Amino acid sequence: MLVQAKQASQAAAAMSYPFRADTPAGKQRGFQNSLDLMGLKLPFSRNAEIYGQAEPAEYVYKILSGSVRTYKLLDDGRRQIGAFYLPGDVFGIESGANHRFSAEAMADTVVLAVKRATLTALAQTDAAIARELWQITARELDHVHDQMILLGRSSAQERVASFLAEMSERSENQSEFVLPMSRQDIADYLGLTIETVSRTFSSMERRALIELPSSRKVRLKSRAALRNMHS
Amino acid sequence: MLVQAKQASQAAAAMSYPFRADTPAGKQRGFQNSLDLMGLKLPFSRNAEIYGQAEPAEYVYKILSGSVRTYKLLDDGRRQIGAFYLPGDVFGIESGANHRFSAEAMADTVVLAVKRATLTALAQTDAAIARELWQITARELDHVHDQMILLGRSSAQERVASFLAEMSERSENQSEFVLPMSRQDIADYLGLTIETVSRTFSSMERRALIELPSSRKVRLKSRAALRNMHS
DNA sequence: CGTCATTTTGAAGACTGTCAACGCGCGTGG
DNA sequence: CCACGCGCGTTGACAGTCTTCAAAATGACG
Repeated sequence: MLVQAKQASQAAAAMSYPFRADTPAGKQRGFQNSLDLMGLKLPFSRNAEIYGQAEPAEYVYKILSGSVRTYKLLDDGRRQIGAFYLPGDVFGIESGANHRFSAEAMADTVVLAVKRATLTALAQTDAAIARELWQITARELDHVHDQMILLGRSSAQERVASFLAEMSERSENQSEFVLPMSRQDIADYLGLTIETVSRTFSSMERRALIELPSSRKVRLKSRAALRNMHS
Repeated sequence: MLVQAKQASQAAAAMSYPFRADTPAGKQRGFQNSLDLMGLKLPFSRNAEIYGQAEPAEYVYKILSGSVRTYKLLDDGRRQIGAFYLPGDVFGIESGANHRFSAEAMADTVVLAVKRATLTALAQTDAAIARELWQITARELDHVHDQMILLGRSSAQERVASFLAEMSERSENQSEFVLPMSRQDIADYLGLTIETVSRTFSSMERRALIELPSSRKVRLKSRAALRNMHS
């Protein structure tokens, strides 16, 4: 069941992170132009559920401010995060009837929610919309494909380096940015434990690859060196 | 560059494995019906490259007989297999210009190759085709999403159990089937080493979960027990 | 200034990887 | 027809990376 009703009435002091909307995962301006006006603005507070795994996929979402994680849970509590979404990113698109992941706000977040039925109806007559829907799914697929090498064939160092590179590319200031997610989120994204993530950050700081003015703020001292650490 | 020309002239004694076409990844009958006639039959011999990573995606393929693996390589030789494709499955669809994986025949294989341009042109006017293309990509995404938990959060036992369950579901005889891929392929699919895969198979056989009449032939003795081992 | 969540650090252990040798099946050639 | 060679798979011993369990440190907030 959607939790929006509960959230919609909350006054959310949406906290926005300085990430660009035109990131690889966020280049959906055509989509934006044609559909922004149809959406419903919904606020979610930190850690609120936007939708749950296996729920009917009624809406497609676009982040206006804040950030979102999608994830799957195993019975014993193990969690795999599928992706992090930042302002401008679209998420929640499914071609099947139900969501395959759960989605939660990582910070107070405002999303634009568009009825899925509206989109599929439009796609019936407008090939551009149809292509747009396909493109968004294909972009997700590309990203997840990259993530597969990370999860299947990379060391902890490589995973963290790759993660930092990704966040760097998605942020306005490529060499200094604030992470919207916790260490636990990063660990569950990279298939590591929180301790290993923390140790790897510390190790990189000792080797002067990065600086950590605070646990959430990262300064990259050598982006070239970072890049050499993954793939 | 496509290697088809080289392959097309080969007389390929296409070896077909007893897998159903209507597997989760292969339910593309609408697609089949509308497009089968447009395709070009191409034979590839065992281990032949069908296309390479980063090559322009000129064709979309459908397997008539045989089997195919797609994969990415790292500079140092590490390999991650993205998927295995069996008769009836469609692969090679990209929304971008280039392939993101390489594709190789695992056995002598015959595919139906359809010009990508033809499809996208059709999709311009036919919403059903457009939806079909989207669906195929979305199904791939679903599969890869499941693979993420496997690679990020599962033990070797769980990975192999999950793999066997998947192959079982895709085969005609759910409790006895022939694997079209080598141990190395399985390892690179599951993010393990060949030794760990082999040891896990042996361990499962000792515990009477499976029988291995030959290294490629698997007989599941307790599908329920297998299912309990993953997720 | 105290409390609680989060992060970091430490020590020990487990699982998987690495390196190495052996076995098996099969095709080729003597 | 049998021996040999080769690719592939299995098994063993050991090592290493990451996890687990535990405790201390840091930081946000009332």
